[in-house]
Amino acid sequence: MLSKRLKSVRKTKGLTQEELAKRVKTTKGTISNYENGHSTPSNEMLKDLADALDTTTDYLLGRTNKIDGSSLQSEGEFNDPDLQIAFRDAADFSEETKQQAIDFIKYLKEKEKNRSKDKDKNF
Amino acid sequence: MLSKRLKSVRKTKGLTQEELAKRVKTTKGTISNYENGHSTPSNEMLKDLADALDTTTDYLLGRTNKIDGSSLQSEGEFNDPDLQIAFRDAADFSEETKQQAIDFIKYLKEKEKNRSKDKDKNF
DNA sequence: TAACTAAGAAATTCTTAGCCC
DNA sequence: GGGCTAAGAATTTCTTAGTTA
Repeated sequence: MLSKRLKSVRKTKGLTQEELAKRVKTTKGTISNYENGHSTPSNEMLKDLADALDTTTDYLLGRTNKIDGSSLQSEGEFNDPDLQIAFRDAADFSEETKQQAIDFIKYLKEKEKNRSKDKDKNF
Repeated sequence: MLSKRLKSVRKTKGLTQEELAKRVKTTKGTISNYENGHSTPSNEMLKDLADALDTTTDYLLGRTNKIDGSSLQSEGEFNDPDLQIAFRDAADFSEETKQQAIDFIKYLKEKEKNRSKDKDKNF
């Protein structure tokens, strides 16, 4: 899966194996090995490849069909802005107060757990 | 990077190393090795981990700060790992419980403010 | 119970070089 | 130029078992 995607993305970008190799600091032989399934890149190399080809590791690994990486890499998108603000504040707390916040969250977590346990007792 | 994220996501989901190990068909020792940086998962394992933990390989590898569609965080803004974990936990709370967390942090914030105001006083 | 680590076995990758088209 | 592959060296992972908290 990775081999096919790596090859197709590279070709889409109009790169040769050697050009890609230079970008990720390896040799064309290694890139060829990846593309023919004779070996697989390390995690670090996987990231480098995704960077060099402007895609995502999830795409290269076949976990998603989205090629473009820009959406995944966008940062700072939070579902719950209030929660985000609260925790940014908490990050500035003194250690003592921070611990109080953490403890309270733990307490809430336990409460949530028991709540869902009552809903479905499947084990 | 992967080690830290793997650990925090696993804890967020309330799993032990052994439980996670079973999900991805390996042993707890191997999971421990990942989390302590003694080894790194193969690409196949990386996918399995992302599946088991309901996140992305890009997140586990540190290419993005988005955990997934639902819960999220921004590493780097929070130096405190425990606070990070608490934040992720809170993101999964029900709306009602989430609000309690937010309110409590607001309360702590007020307390902190007064505390620094009263620095001179003894108590 | 949960997590960490040492050590050796086992498996994999990387490099080099040569080959083909 | 562009890409493919063999073989061995080099590196890494995985497993087991014992240890720690």
